[in-house]
Parts: sequence; structure tokens; C-alpha cells
Amino acid sequence: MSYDDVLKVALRRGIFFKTSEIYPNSPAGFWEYGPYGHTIKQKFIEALRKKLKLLNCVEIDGSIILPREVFEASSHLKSFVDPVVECTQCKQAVRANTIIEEKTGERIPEKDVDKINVLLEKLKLRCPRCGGKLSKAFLFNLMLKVDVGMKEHECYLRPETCQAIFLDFKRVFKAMRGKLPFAIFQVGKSFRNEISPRQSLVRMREFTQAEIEVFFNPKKEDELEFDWLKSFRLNLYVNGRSIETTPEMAVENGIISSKLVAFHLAFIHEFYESIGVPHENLRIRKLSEDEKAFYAKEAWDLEVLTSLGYLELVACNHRGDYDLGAHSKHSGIDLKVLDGGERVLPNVFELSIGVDRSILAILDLTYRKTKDRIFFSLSPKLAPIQVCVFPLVAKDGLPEKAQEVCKLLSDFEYVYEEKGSIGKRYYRYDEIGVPFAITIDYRSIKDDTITIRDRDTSQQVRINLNELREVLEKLLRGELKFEDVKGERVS
RNA sequence: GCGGCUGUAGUCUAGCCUGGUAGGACAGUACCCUGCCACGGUACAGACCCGGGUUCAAAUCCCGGCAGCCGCACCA
Repeated sequence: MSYDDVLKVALRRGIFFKTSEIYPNSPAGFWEYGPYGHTIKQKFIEALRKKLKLLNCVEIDGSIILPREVFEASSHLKSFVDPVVECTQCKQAVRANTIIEEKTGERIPEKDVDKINVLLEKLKLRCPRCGGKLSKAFLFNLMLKVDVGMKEHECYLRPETCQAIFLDFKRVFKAMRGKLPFAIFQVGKSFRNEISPRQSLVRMREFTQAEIEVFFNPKKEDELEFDWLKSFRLNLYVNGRSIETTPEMAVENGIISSKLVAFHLAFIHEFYESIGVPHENLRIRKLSEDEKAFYAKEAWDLEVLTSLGYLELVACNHRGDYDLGAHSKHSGIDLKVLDGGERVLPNVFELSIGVDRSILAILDLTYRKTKDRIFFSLSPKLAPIQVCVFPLVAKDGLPEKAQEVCKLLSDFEYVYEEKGSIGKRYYRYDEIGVPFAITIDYRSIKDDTITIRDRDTSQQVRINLNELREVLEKLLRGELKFEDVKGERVS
């Protein structure tokens, strides 16, 4: 299982690890990124930002703490809950509808506390563990509550980043002189009081989301050009069947409901491929009626096949006018905007990206273990360091020559290391996924050549020092393949 | 949250049954060596998940907690 191996390397190299680990009783579901992990995560976000330039998209940075009213409107207060009863003796908490259903075999609506309390009274239920008296049922909300100010404004840590986007939509749209379709992006922390956090970065209580909310005129959902994604191959998964098709064909065949949805599904699919996730490991799965959220008209999950099975990385929801409608109604503010001559309440298509899970999935997929080394075959776009500079040995003027090379590389992300055997240094940086290493040897002093080593193959090619910057730049951008670099091969 | 299994340096592990100085390997640090792939030399440093109990004495036995894995449940 590469997942276990990834966890080990992550711990050993400080890529990510548990929060407050020096206090052993701290709660689960909180994780830290160390220096390399932080850089990989930031590069993932940066790659996404660059890709977003191809959409009509702006970015905001909203509050993490939001007032009760927001979640009344969004219905998180009512719906993001489990009904729970607590034993007055042993303090055991049990899901209320579960124990009633076990007794009666009847399905109870989860969120109807009054009905649950009537039934609890009538059935005279006792604690299933110790037989003690049970409290009245109450709703356990998965949102984390915070009291703000002396007068205790009731606030919550956001359980998803998108609410700020809906709240800010009208101002941002006007301020940016927006035109539909108009997308707003936000990346940041969200919080959920998960009952059982599991599998490190897969389910956390504090996690990073990157959400793109695309606002559009529902009458114009099919007035859109596929443009650069016209011939993109989408891996769809519908009712247990895999379908590989273009976004255009998927709409024509009625698999995807509109061009706008198809375009954005292709967009996110292409993004993951562009940062090195293999095409064949990706699929976009259509959610069935009972899987999707109540507000969703249509829902797809982008999933990636890892050693843990298919992991859901991006929730793609057609949210209709649910969000702007709900906030209009609760706030009394009209959130319609002008589209051409028409005043419309925009509909929303959402891409909700789990950043931490994505990082874990990418590490899992790029983990390589061979007979004598371990490495991450990370895309240069995500690697925490771009290139290493190593003098073959730390004597005879090689370190001084290597320093000259470092000066040449001042606008690259490089590390210099001269201690230990050369093999040991290669190994150490392979293990965190650094794609290239430059070695300065005795010939370098004589003829101003150096070798570039490729992480994945451990092959080397000798080139002139004056070509280095250009070759490296192209290798990092993916414009040049290592096997096509012109120069003397070193085996 | 429930049930089963588990918890010793950064990692892997010996020791636990039968209580009495926690041992090793790899990784790390320093110095040396080193003309291309960690596994040459010397030295150093580093651990019994937490709390309580039993005991003269607990890594070891008992209880509780926490965490991890698997299964169930949950999952906007």
C-alpha cells in the first residue's frame, strides 16, 4: 500500500504530520504541513490560480467566522446536524433516530427533534449501554460555534468556503464590472466537527478548500463555446458505466445537462492532468438522486484512483438559484444583477476542491519505490524545490565552481549541498521529489560543462554552463523532455 | 460513536507471557574519507502514548483516556 509508505516519508521528511503531537491527547483531525509540504500545497494552489486565468474569474478572501444569520439562510443550522441523545448516567451519546429505528423499525426524519422527543417519551427508551435515563434529544451540529464579543454574537466557523462568495457576490460583481458567466474563487480553511476523522488528510476537522462558484444566467446555460476544451477527453462514470467522450458529445448525448456544466467538468479534469495526475486514474462520477445534496440539481464528483481506492477530490454541484435565492430571502436584499438588458438571479455551478486530499492523492500516485531508492515523481510544477546543485566532492575547488553555478541560478528555486557522498545527496532530494540535480565535477573546472540528472531515470546529460538556464527553464516548464536534451550522455 | 486488533528514539524493531541497568538496525549531527548514485571510518545524540492503580520496584500486571488500522455507522 503506497498510502502507508507515503505517511512514513511524510513524517520522516516533515511533509505533513499531526497537530500538537507533543501533547498526545490532542484531538484527531488536525494536521500540519512542514516546509516541503507547505510548498507543495502552495504550488498546487498557484497552479490552479494560473489555470483560472482561462475563466472569467476573480479571487476573494472572506471571513472564516460568520454570523448565525448566514447559516440560517444557507440552512446549515437546520440541516448540517445529527440528532443526539445523551445518557444522564454514563454520558454516552447516541444518535437519536438510530435507537428509535432499532426499536420500532420505523424510519424517522433525521431533523425533526420534536417528533423524536415525543417518540422517546412514548417508547420509554433507556441507554443502550448502561440502561440509564436518557436526556431529551438535541441536534448535534457539525459546525463549530464561536461566541464573539461581550454580548456574545452567535457565530460559527464556516463549514465550507463558498458562503462568503454568495454573500459578496453582488458587490464583487459590480465592483469588478462583471459579466455573466462570472466566477469567484476562494481558497481557505473550513471547519467541521467530524465525528470520526480518518485517513490523515482525507477527513479532517480543519481543512483547506478551494472553491470556484460560477454565476450564470440560467437561460444561457447552453450559450458557451468549448474553445480550448473542445476535443478534451472526459472520463465520465455514470450508473456504474465508464464513458470516455468529449464535453460536446456528452451534452449532445444527454449525459451532461448543459454546455456550461460540461465545460467546467472538463476544466477541472484537465487541471488535474496538467499537474501530473494520469488521465486513466481520473473519473467524474455522476451522483445518484439519493447521494446528492438537497440543493443540487445535478452533481458530479471528480475522483482519482489511489491506493486507498477512488478518492473524491472535487464536488461539482449545479446549485441552481438556491444560494442567492436563500440569501435574498433572508436578508431582504435583492441579489439580481444585469445580464444584457435583463435582470436575473444568477444560478451557480460549483467546483469545490479538497486541497489536502488532492495533495495526499498526488503524493500517493507519484510515490515510487525501486530496489535502491524512494522518490516522488512529482511534476516540476509541484516539486518543493526545482533543482539541486552538488559539487561531486567537497574539495579541489569544486565547491567554489558550484557556487558560481548557484549565482547563475538565482531566479530558480535551488538548494546547494556539499556534505556526504554524492549518492546520498541524490537519494535525499529524490525522496522529496526534486526533479533535477546539477553536478559539478572535475571536468566542469576545465571546460565549463556540468551534468543535469533526471530524478525519474537517474540519467545524466552533460551540457555547457552557458546553456544551463535555458535548458533548465524548458525542462521545468515541460517544453523539453529530458531524453531530448542535446549533450553527452553519462550513464 | 460501537466492535476487533495495536501503541518502545525520525523509521523499523528486541524486551512484555515469567516485573529488577531498555538492546539493535537504518536515518540524523560533527569530523574524516569520497573522481557519480544513501548501506567507508570514528565520535555524539535520540524512545517505553498519557493518567491512575497494584508493588520495595512497572515498558512489562490491572483500570481509564487518547491515537492508529480494519469493519459498522456517519459523511453538503
